[in-house]
Amino acid sequence: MRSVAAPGPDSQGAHVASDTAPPPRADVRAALRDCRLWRGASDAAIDALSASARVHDVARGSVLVVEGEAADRFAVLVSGKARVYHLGADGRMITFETLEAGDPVAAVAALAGGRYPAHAETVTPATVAWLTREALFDLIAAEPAVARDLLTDLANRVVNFTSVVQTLALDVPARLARYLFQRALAVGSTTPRGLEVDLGMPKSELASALGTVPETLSRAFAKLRDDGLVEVHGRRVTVLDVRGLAALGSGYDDE
Amino acid sequence: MRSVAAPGPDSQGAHVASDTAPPPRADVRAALRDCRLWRGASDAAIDALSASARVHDVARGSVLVVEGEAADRFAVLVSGKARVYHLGADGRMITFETLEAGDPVAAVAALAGGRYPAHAETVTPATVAWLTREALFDLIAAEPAVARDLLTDLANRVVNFTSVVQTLALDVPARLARYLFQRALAVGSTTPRGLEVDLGMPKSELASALGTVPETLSRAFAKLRDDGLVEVHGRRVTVLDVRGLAALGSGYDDE
DNA sequence: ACGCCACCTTGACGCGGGTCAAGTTCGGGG
DNA sequence: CCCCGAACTTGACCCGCGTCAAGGTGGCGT
Repeated sequence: MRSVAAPGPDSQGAHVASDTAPPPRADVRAALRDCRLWRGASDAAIDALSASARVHDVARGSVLVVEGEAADRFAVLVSGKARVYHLGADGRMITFETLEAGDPVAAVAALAGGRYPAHAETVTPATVAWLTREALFDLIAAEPAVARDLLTDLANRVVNFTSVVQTLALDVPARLARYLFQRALAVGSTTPRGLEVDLGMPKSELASALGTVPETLSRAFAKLRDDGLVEVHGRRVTVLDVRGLAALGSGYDDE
Repeated sequence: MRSVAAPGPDSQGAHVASDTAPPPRADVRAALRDCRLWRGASDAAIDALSASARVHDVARGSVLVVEGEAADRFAVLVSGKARVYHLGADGRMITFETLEAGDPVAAVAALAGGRYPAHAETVTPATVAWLTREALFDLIAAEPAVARDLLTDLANRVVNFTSVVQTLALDVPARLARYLFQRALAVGSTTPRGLEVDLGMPKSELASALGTVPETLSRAFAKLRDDGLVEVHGRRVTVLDVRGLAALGSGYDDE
């Protein structure tokens, strides 16, 4: 079952609605309340954040932050999806992160206070709540418990990043295997033939997330298929050999 | 086989100076005082940390933390140097970080609380002060201002990591150019011929830090030399064309 | 002085994977 | 029912770089 939360690219009906008007929006408040950066914050603090937020409804493909610009604000995704990425000199794109409702955008950069280290743009129509870094600092000052939430989030990010760097040292089939293994654990559904997973994105996008291009990803899928590890049907994949997948993704090379 | 330097339950310690009896060592206290993780901590808090620290003098090549083990403690380097690295399936080593006196070891992992995401070992004889993650949490609880120091350090780490990932997308000459450029700004001394930089480590180690092998690094140096950007004399490098170096390191390709 | 050894350099070769260029499949609209 | 375009696949080709194998080069102890 596909969860199409937002309409396709042909939707020009709903966006660019409330830009200047600041009536407290329930969806904004809910998104801020759910944000993991300040899980321990009081409701009053969330209300204050909501009041200071500047909410924008934007179309698919809108640029949220530009790499290199001064990081004086950040955002929380109220609805829609976004992508954090970097463009190499040759124009190739590396996707760092895919963000969903409730996720913070560029919050680390705002904390660090330098410049945005990457680009961010929406990949669906989205609602975005902008906050200033001062608002974040005020929140920390008002409620020191929030600092703990931020610390755990940042520490986890650092750990994840080391894992990303390690993964980049593997070849593409191994990276794909690792991804499929993790995703199978997260959203896999049991079937008589094996674990079935939905990729949740077009393969071209997955290729970018794995740091490669569609052609090579396609060959990697073919290799996993030939090795009897998976079956591929469009963007649904049936995992036939979970432990074989895990072994390949962990960097073994036995065959 | 290497010696394990982490303090286990049975740490008898050939070179253990003060393990059970804690006569306050001045060097330990100074190192903890200088540690950027808690710059804002009071002297009293530092004294408390020093008292709870388990100090070990270890030989070169001692393993400090092992990737995958439970991250229940961390350390501060009192003297010497250490390396944080990962071993790929084929045994290739990627160096994440090179640590010096006053730097924390595995503190992020201790904060995150899962498992160590990488190995760490000394590259010189070193003195290491071990602390428990509880001690860190106690410090944060006692002095909330410390949380701010931790936040900025962690946020900067995340930003650095995105830069590392971006750099890995460049080819080796570009990575080397970027490294030389940064190092020239940091420790370069002006000479009539150009900026002179000391690499500060053997080239084989630099190769690992740049995510490659000595042979390829050597070719990269040859390319920069042939392009007239630098002159190489052992581990001292004279930068002849700073802006050319910066352009190459930023990912341009004009020549 | 000699030789040893660690470090670096250079050449030859193979493999992974990015790029260019055709197909192929699938879904939606006329 | 057919056409068209987007997404995916497959093949051919080339380049960067890791590996293996020889040489330098310089420091240091006997």
